Amino acid sequence: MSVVPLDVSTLNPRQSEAVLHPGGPLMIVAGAGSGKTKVITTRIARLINEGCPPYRILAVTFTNKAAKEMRERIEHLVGDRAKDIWMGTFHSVCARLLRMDGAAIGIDRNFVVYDDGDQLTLVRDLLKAKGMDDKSLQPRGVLAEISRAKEKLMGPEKYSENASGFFERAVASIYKDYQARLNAANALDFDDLLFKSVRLLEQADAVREKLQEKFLHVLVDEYQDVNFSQYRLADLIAAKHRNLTVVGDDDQSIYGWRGADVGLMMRFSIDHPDATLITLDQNYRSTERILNAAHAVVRHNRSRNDKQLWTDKGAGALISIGEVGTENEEAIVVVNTIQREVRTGRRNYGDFSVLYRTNAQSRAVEEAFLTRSVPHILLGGQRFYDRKEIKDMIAYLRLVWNPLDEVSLRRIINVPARAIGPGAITKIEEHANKNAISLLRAMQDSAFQQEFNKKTQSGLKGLTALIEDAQMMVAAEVPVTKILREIMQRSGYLDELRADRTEEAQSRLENLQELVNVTAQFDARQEEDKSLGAFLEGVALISDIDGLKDDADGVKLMTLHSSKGLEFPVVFLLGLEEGVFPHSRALGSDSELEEERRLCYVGMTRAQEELYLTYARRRSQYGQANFNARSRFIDDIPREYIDQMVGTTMETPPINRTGMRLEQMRTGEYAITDTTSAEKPKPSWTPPFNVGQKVTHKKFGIGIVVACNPVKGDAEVTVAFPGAVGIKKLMQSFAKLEAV
DNA sequence: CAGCAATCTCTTTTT
DNA sequence: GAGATTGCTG
Repeated sequence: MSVVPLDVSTLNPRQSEAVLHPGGPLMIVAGAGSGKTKVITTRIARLINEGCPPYRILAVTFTNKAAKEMRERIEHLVGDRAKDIWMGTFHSVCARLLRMDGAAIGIDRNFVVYDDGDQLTLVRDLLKAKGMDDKSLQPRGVLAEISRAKEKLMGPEKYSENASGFFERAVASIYKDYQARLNAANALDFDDLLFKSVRLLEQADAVREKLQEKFLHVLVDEYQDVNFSQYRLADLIAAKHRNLTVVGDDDQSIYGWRGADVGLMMRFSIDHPDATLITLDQNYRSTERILNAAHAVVRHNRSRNDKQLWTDKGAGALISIGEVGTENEEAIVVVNTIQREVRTGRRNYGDFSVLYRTNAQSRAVEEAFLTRSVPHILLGGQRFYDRKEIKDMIAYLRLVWNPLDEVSLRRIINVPARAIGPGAITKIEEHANKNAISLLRAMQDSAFQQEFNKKTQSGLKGLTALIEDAQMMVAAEVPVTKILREIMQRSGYLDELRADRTEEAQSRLENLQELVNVTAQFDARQEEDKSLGAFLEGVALISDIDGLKDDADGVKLMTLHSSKGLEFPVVFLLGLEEGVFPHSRALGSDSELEEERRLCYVGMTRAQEELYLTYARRRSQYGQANFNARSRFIDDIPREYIDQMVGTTMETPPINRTGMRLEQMRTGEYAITDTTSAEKPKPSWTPPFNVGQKVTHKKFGIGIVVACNPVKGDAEVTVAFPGAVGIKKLMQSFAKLEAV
């Protein structure tokens, strides 16, 4: 394989400084579009060219897709040697470490990874079993708390010691049992992958020394989105050679809700006083106007080190802003704009992307795209592996691989229906507990099987025999596809779907066929490990952004979060409304509002040449009409950068957030043809409060109005209160809210 | 126990 | 508005 000689002449001085940095801790603050991937890949190539063996380099990225791209780019520079670099997400790297050396802290190498659906099922189960099915203990909330504890490297015991108050005590008790259930099931959740890896390095001296010796260079991308356990892990692995390179941008920190802590970026320089700091502030992606507008938005954040990017791309086009009536009109404006540009030959479909705050917003756009035949690629929303039928099949496979996996067993024990109902399950549980055996073992006990009625007996026998046969196939190293086919057939899953002649069943069958294609591809891989375990791990750690092909000629639809790291010639940013973006959940908290603002910055800086921002006066949320004021982010953009979008109305001067008048609902000079929804005349109704206004409630105190809606002669006011109270929907006649 | 209808609830973002 | 969950009937 021919190797291109390393060429640093195309790099700017700061970039080449980062590439050539000899060793020791290095922090690269890389603004949006500043060529950071180029810097990382060139740096790694340089290290390899200078004699560092590829397998002694560890590079951690945020998504598998980023890792794959990076590997390919390095391959161009150094050839096949790139294959041996340890490269992947924190989670995939950890899974690999734990399979390799986890035994040192008692982790079975065949562990399965529980995704958040599995986690949720488990927590729900525990809550029910403990009779704690209270409103105050929502499974999601409990799980988030456990996750936060794990991110801070707090095990159940440590958490329990520090727990105070009703909620924390309850969580402490669930956390303990939750972890016990994971252990019993030979399963790790996402957070465990990190947590246990840190424990492995801390507690197993031999393993730590081996790994610290092994990795000469450690590089971490997207460092602003690292949580404490990830921070600790990177530090531990790099402790010996101290060649730790971290790359991040504090303005693009958007995963605070997942435990990421930008503060750790500051801490890096404290923990590594000798660290070199390099800032990349030349942007190679966007025009001046886009850059300046994005900066104008993010500049409002108080906790932020100011950094203004510059570009030599020139001013570029104005930023288009459009006010529309509803989300359907919004979608139509997008379609019209795209089709006009494509028709005139100025753009291809692949040049466009449509970004939004929440997945639910994609629907209106997708519908419009479908009816108007706009080719598009939707990512996110329901992931392929989150579909019911896929999860069911994966559950079968996981159970076959790991017979202790209780969550999976419970999922499919009666799917398709085989006469094992709630009563039978309770009986099986009791038998399992009494004899200290797993649920599956209990079901296999033929003497015990006699205690059930005929139908249930044959159900039990059928399922256990199927699992046993499949296990033998695994032992015989039969390809995954064949095992999957056997299960789909013999479980009766296929027959049940085929008998159901609905469109839904049809689509489920197609999805299952797609799953078979996935396993077939897996079986055909050239790589080493083709075991069922390896397949299942890939499934657990994959995200759908990983599969995005950027060169496909279709409009890309995704959430703002998914768009991080990507770029597009033209970007539409939808739903710039208070309560949508910024999201209603963020309105009550300054730090969350700052994160929303950064998210807006991320979205805007995805655009290379053109940026469109839209907001709707009326939007259906939770199947109900809401009148949201337009987003504060729009008002942060200097007027001289703004152009009104063709085909929309826009109030001039801008309506302020406190004034929202229904008479603004005129269609404007450009008629918008909305074929999807017939516009109904609006009731003449004046909301008692304006969105964003502060109000006080007798019991809850001061809160911020998120939305007002008419409800037959009364007003339903949604208010965000700080702290544990959260979002409340209140009837004005009853709650007697008062403006502050 | 299975199947269906009514009811309820929750929707931020994802490895 | 969709999904999951609960409740009722066969």
